[in-house]
Amino acid sequence: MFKLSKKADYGLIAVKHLAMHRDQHACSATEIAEEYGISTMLMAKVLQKLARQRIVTAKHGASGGYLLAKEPSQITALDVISAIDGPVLITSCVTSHGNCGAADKCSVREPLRRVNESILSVLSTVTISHMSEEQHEPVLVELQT
Amino acid sequence: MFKLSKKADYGLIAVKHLAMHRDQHACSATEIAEEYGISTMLMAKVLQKLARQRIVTAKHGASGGYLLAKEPSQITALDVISAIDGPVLITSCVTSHGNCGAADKCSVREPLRRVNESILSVLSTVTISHMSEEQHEPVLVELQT
DNA sequence: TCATTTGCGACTGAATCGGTCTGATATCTG
DNA sequence: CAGATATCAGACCGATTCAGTCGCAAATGA
Repeated sequence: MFKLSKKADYGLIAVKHLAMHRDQHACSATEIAEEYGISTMLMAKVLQKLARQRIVTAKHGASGGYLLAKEPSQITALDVISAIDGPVLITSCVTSHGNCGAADKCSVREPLRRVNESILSVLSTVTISHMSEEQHEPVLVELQT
Repeated sequence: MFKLSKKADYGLIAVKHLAMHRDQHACSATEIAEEYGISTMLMAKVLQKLARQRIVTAKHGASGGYLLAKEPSQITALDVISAIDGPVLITSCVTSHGNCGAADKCSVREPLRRVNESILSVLSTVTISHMSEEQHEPVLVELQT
C-alpha cells in the first residue's frame, strides 16, 4: 500500500500538540496519550524516537515531559515521519545498501525515483505550523516528470 | 511505512512494457515475467487486476496476451497503483466507510487529507508516456498547505 | 528518599504481503 | 474436433511487518 504507519500518525499528533502547548509546561507522554485516546506505552515509544532525532527534547523526572526542540515552522512532516519510520522510499529496490536483483532490467526505477523526489518535496514543504494554521495558501511544488 | 507494494511495482513495469511493445503482438504474462525475472504466477495475477480495471485488455487463447486499453499518455501512475493496491490513502482513518474512533479529537486529519490530495495529484500527473520519455520537463503541482 | 518520567530492548499476537497452486474457461491452430 | 495455450478466480501458506505490551534501568524534581 501507500500508507502512513499509525506510529507516524501519532508522532504528528504529538508534535502538533506540543506546538500548541508551547511556552507552557512540558507535556508528558501520558498526558498526550490520554488527550487523544491513544495507548500510553505506544505514545511514549513514539516520543522517544522523536527525541532521539532531536525533534523534541525530553525532560526527565517528576513533572517532566517533552518540549519542541525547534520552532514549529522549522519542523516538517517529513522530519517527523522519517524520524519514526525511517527514510521515505516508495520503492523497495532503491535502498541505501543494495538494489533488487533485476536492477539493470528494471525500467521503472528512474521514473519512480523522480516521483519519490516529488513526494519528499511535498512532505518537506508542509511544516507543523502549516498544520496548525487555519488559512491555507497554495504552494507550488516542482515535479520532474 | 510509505512504500509501493511489489505488486504495484510489477504493475508499472508491465504497463510500461506493453507501452513499448504496442502495435505489435499481445504480450503474455509469461513473456513479460521472464523478461524481467519475475515469477510468472505473480505477474499473471497483477495483469488480471489491471485487466479488471480496464487498464489493459486481455486476449484469451493461444498466442493471446495483454494489450494496453488506452493511450500511454492517458494512463497515470495513480491508475496503475490504485488498480492493484486499492485507493491511495496515506492515513488509515480517512477510509470511505468509517473513521477512527478519535476522529473528533484528531487534530491532524484535515492537514493530512490535504497532503494526501497533493500526493494523488503528483501520482496522477505522471503518465506512462512520461515514464517512457527521455526528456523530463518540470511540471508544477499545486500544494494546499 | 521516593514518586515520577524518560530510555531502551525484548516480546507477542495480529494483520498484511509476497508468492504458489488448483481448477475452470476461452480461444487459436492443426 | 482435439489439444495446446492463455487468461480468470479464489483458496492457500509462510514470512515479514506492525501495533501494542512489558520490564527494568536511569534521571530528576519534590
